[in-house]
Amino acid sequence: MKILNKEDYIEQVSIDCVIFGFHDRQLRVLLPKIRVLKDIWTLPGGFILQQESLDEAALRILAERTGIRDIYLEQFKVFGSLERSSPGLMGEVLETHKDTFAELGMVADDVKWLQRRFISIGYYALVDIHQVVPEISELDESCEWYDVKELPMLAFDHADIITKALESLRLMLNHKLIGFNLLPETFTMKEVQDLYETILDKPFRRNNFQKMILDLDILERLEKKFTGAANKAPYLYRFKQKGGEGES
Amino acid sequence: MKILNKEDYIEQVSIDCVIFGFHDRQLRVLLPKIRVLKDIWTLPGGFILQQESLDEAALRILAERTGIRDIYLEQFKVFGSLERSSPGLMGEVLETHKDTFAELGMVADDVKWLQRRFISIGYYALVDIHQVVPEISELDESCEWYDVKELPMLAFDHADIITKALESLRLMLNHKLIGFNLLPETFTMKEVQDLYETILDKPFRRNNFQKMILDLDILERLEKKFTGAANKAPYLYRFKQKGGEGES
DNA sequence: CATTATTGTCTAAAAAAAAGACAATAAATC
DNA sequence: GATTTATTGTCTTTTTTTTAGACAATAATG
Repeated sequence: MKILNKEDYIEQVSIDCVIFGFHDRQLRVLLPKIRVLKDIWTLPGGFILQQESLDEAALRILAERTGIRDIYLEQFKVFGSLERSSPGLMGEVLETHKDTFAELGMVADDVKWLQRRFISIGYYALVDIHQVVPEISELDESCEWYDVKELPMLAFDHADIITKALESLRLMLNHKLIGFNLLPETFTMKEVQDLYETILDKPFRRNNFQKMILDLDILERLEKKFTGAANKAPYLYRFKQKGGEGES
Repeated sequence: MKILNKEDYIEQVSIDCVIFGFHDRQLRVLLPKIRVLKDIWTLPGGFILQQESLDEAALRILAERTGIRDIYLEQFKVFGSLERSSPGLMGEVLETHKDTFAELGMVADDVKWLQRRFISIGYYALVDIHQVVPEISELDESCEWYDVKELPMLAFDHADIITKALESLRLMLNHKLIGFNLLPETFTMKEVQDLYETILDKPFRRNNFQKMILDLDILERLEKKFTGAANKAPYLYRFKQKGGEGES
């Protein structure tokens, strides 16, 4: 009963996921930490089954490694330089896990393929950080959110993958309305502005930002939100469901 | 002496290239036609050697299939649905080429891997259609330019790949200055406008378009071009080389 | 040398973006 | 309960950008 059966997967191809969340004016990335790699983190990744599409594989990998389901996913780039693979580091991982593999009835040859060159398809996911409760998989010793500006040491070319994911996210933020995937179901205009300012790393004027967003005609205004703060309560908004009630 | 030695390549991964050219207010795609596939065209594609990066592989494939070298290339998407592979069609190709393979000392098992599921990395290339003289490779019976609006019957999901390449090109045209890769070294402003109008499929005002492009500060004006037409001769322009003479 | 078909460039109008201003209001303070 | 404080909601003004209009310049034609 092997976990990883070489025959079940497409060889030399992996998927790596950059999971973005937003909280407290910080754009964060969810990083599970593999038990073996002391003080080195990796992006949640995995392999593609022969009988699943790339998108399906990415969703499955996310669920397996973090417990996250039903989220926004975007394929953004393939990484395939020769230098990106690191047989030495991977060899270390395999060596440390030797006993585990042995228990599963796997011999050295069954995992040797992991040391080959790999091409990796990069996906990024956008999630509501508050709704997500990361599950720590058996492989990992932790699974936590890190500010993109203060990332820990990452293995292979994973730091580069995150950088590219962020570039892609920034570019897309102006084209598609993907930003709202990072917010809870209801939110204030200030929260939207904080999100945009954090991702694009530039300030907006409150009055003009509100006009810009509302002119998109994608939000519906709900009741006010009483925060307990000593000031006027802001309205809550919700992303409009297409085909909803609509105006008469 | 086998042409395709399974061991030399990454399995189940291919690269497909959409080569764009521009002429006569038409955006065109260069399509080699494989000898076997009667009345069905395919994108120039190939496989990735174990010892080359993805970009290197794409450049090599382009050179092998079309003779084109030193051009602008952009990776735009990976295609990996289960339906995209078509063992039947590929089987037909292999069956027809059976004798050729036999001559090369290859037995059925040596090409069987081509019938497996493939993931394909999409690249698009931008070339000056006038500078390029397509070479017809041994595999192909023709290699010609087709208007993207009047494409012939394409195998597998190649029509879809071209559509996605075009979408990506349109999106990037506003961000990067990639459009000029489709023009000759010197060109008139009208040619630039024709290019933009064709790709984006929308008209521009002559006066405003000129201002928009010149304000980018990327073109240098050369001498006038005397076309022989009964009107004012337009200026020629050239894409500024960075680190050139510059203004004092 | 007037005619024709474009090109180069200027100015005016319209639209959009940015900046400024101020009343409204929910809680805290006195 | 009046006053203060920190924001929010929204309106107006200013500035910038985009779009539209206008016309002289010019290379070949007849």
